[in-house]
Amino acid sequence: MKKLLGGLNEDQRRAVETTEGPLLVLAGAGTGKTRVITVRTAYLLNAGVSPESILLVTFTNKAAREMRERLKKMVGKKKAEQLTCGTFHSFCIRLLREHHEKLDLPEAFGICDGSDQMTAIKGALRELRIPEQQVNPRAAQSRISLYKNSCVSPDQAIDEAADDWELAVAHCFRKYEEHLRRSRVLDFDDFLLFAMRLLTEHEEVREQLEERYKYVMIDEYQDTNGPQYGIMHAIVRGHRNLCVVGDDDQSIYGWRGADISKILGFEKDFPGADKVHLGINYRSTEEIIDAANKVIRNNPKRHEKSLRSALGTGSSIPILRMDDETHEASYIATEIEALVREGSNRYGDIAILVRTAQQPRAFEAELRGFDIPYKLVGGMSFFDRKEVRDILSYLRLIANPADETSFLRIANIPARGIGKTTIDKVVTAATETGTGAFPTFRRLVEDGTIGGAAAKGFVKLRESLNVAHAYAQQGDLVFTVTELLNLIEYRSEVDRIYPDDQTRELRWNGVMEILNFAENYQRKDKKPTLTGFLEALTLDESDRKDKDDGDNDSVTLMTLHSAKGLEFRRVYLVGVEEGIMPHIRSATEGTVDEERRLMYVGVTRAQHELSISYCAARAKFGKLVPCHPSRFLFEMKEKTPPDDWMAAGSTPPPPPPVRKKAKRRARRRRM
DNA sequence: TGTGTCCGAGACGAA
DNA sequence: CTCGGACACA
Repeated sequence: MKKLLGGLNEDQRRAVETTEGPLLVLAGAGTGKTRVITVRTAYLLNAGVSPESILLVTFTNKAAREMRERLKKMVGKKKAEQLTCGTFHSFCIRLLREHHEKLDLPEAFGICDGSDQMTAIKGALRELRIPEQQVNPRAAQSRISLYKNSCVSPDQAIDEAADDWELAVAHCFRKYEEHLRRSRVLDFDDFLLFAMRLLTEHEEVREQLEERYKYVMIDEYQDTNGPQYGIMHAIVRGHRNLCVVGDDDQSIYGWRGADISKILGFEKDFPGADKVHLGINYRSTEEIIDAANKVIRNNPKRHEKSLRSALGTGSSIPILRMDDETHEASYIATEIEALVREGSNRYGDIAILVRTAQQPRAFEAELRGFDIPYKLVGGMSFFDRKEVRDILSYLRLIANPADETSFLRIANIPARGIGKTTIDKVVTAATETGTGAFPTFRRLVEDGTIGGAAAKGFVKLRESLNVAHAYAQQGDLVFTVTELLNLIEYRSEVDRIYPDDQTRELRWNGVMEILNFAENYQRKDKKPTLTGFLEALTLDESDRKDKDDGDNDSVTLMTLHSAKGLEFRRVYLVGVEEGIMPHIRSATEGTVDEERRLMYVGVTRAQHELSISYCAARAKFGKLVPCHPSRFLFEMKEKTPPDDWMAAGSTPPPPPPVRKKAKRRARRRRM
């Protein structure tokens, strides 16, 4: 026990030792949050709590894995493997698979991922004859998700629609839901909603969980949304042994329904809760912490607190004005090249953090130009690649014959002469009769409405997939995938579509990569199933990342959102301009505070050196337009922006808030 | 029906 | 500029 607590500061220790009753741990960036959670878990175990009684909820699967690894070292493999540790989503899925019959769900329900959602929404809009320029599918998707997370039903949404746009989206919502249910799939929001329903409608299940999980811990509590809160609350409301850990200043998922008021109001939700504030930052120099504090204190609604650095002074933070994004990228690439050449940094020490998904473009070009190894985190996922989605759609259809999105997608893959017209006929007929797309397809072929050998052949192919299903049942996934590839002659399809040798190989590699995943999964999982395999791929972003993730020495290029929780010796925070950070949309949506938190997250990723830059102009839609330094930079320097700062015509932004500094203090103290 | 070209809209984040 | 959709053609 002694040993466990050794090395913890007073606050950390208090958080670990407060095991009974509700506890709020406010853990600023870099204050040893993960350490506290793992030690607290180990502490509970050492005190005799059974590992089965502990529920540990993390924000990502990666975090869950790492947590478990750490615990293995502290309490042994056995115990670490017995505790329940995962994201809300994976926890809920497990629950739903176990209790599927209570909710009238098939056991092997499929998962509708983001891109399937988009397909489904576009389909719904088309059925409703709503042109996409009237309702942007993307906007519809996010609104629908918002409805779902606030437990608004389609009918309610229709009733309460305030204008035409909302009405259109609400109808789209209804169609979308019908589509999901018909396809027997759940989207990400559904996991939570169905789990919530399970707990409300089946008291015995709720009691069973409450009985089992006597100690519950939630990490990244600031990112918890309504349904997640409901689920958690249902489990702990009896014993109230709940420990939530988070930082309201790092709440950056409001757009995804995360509800920052939950962490702000924790003490109201759980009267008598203990509160521990971890305020000592072990990650960054004083300059960096100081900058972070100065920015974040401009947010009105937050737990009052500020960070102190345990590291002492370091170097000052340059704020650099660049001509445009190309200049910014080449400047930074040059600097990185020099730093590494002279030995002050390794590539792996360095991260370039961006706000938006298109910013990396310029950097990729320059980094490549300088032969600097880099890895781009986020961006187009492996699973957005056409060939990968093709195969996956087939696999989903094999696992879940009702999956309409997948069925419609593969109907003409490889191209077999089943075009838009045919599909439209099928969809219309299917909607009218309320039958599934494939039965409808078969019926239309049989009664001659759709003719042709192509259609007949496809019916046959579709039926032979049932055979594949049988293999899959036996758990031989590699065999299933291989057979599938043969059956649909996918290799020749790839050869046909990509005449260029290089792309062809690239594409085929994507296909082979799925085989690798399957092989891996099959080897690691005790009871491999196709459904489980697809679930693992869809749910766990980090599983898909190339294995080179860890140790190879390269510069990290990523968005601020994916940087949360990480740290780097040297960080370049780029494109810090009005309209980018804060993002243009935040003004109309009233989310500038969240943008500020994003800035705060970015600044606090840096351990020793932080360099901030903004551009005087930037190419937008192929045209160069002037930009202005972000208000956050003024806040950081405690200056007021000049009156003409954003004035329309004042082309090149007025004063760079400040330039590099000359007075450099003893760089010694930071070890 | 598949393929190619033109056109207009766009623009953040991800389990 | 860069994508996806619409449209025209073979």
